[in-house]
Amino acid sequence: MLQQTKVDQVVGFYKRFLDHFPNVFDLASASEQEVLKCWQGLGYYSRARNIHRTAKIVSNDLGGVFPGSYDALLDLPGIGDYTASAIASIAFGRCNAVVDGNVYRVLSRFFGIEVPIDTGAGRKYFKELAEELIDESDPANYNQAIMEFGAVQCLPRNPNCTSCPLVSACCAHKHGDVLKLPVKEKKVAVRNRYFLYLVVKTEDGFFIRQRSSNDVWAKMFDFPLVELDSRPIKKEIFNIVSGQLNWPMAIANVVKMNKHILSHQHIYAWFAEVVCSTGFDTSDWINVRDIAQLEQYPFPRLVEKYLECTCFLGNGQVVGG
DNA sequence: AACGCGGGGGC
DNA sequence: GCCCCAGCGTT
Repeated sequence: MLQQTKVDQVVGFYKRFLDHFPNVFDLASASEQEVLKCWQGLGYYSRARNIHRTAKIVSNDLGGVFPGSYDALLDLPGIGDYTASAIASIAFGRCNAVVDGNVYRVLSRFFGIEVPIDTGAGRKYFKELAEELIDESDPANYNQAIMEFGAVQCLPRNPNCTSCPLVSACCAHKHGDVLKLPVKEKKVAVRNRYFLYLVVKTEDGFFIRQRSSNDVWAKMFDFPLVELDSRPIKKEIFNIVSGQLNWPMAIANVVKMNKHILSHQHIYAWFAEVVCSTGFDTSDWINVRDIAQLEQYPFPRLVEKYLECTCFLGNGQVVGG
């Protein structure tokens, strides 16, 4: 959970997750959908699928016993260099140095290192430096201390240099380079996407569907969707919707959501609430007849926000046509 | 090596 | 509204 995510954002999810899956066998025997549901809202959902796969391996192949070495941990799904080092050192007392975003920041500033951190050579450089620096007598505390120092003192944009115990020895501070470090080479490419959701309502409820596994929010659930090449105008929305649905229908409402921002995509979303009176072929659609059913399906935050702001649900029953 | 994958916070 | 935060798997 702590991969790419701050502690404050994680704690609530962590407690709920352990509440739901108290041990590795409970996690292993749960369904993937159940695990995703517990992860709902935390983001980077491949982490949920990976920890589920790892639980199955530990439970079924390793007799429920976690590996304690860096190499064995590295073989598990979702566990890379950072996580293998963190578990090996913190949980098993092994001497493996962690290099996370905090470590890159602290080391690059303290030693004034301008090697870019987002290249193979940069990662190797910092990993070797961290391995030189680690306190072999207490690797767990050394690792946690340097990460914590980056998280509370040596902050990305507002570092507390005036109260820093290391300021007199800090290379970056000496040269006025604190905010320039660490150096990154690459920019994130941001893509705009335009989602026109069809919220199809009948006397018998409405429909959701599961997303594919090769796009954002893999295997999570949302509504039937038309993706557009550009921002639609109001008149287009009606034409697009009627082109998609060959049934007698009327657009009851179109809910325009705020821009939904992911680190790599800006999603503009419209939810066209469509009222139909007939049944139809909905092979891959799931007919939701009662909002209580929604509790079993994992939704992305965008859909959660739509469900919160809409009032087409009432009295525990779906309001149909 | 390049790319895709969420969501939150600061200003 | 703009900026920042970055581990892992896949290709």
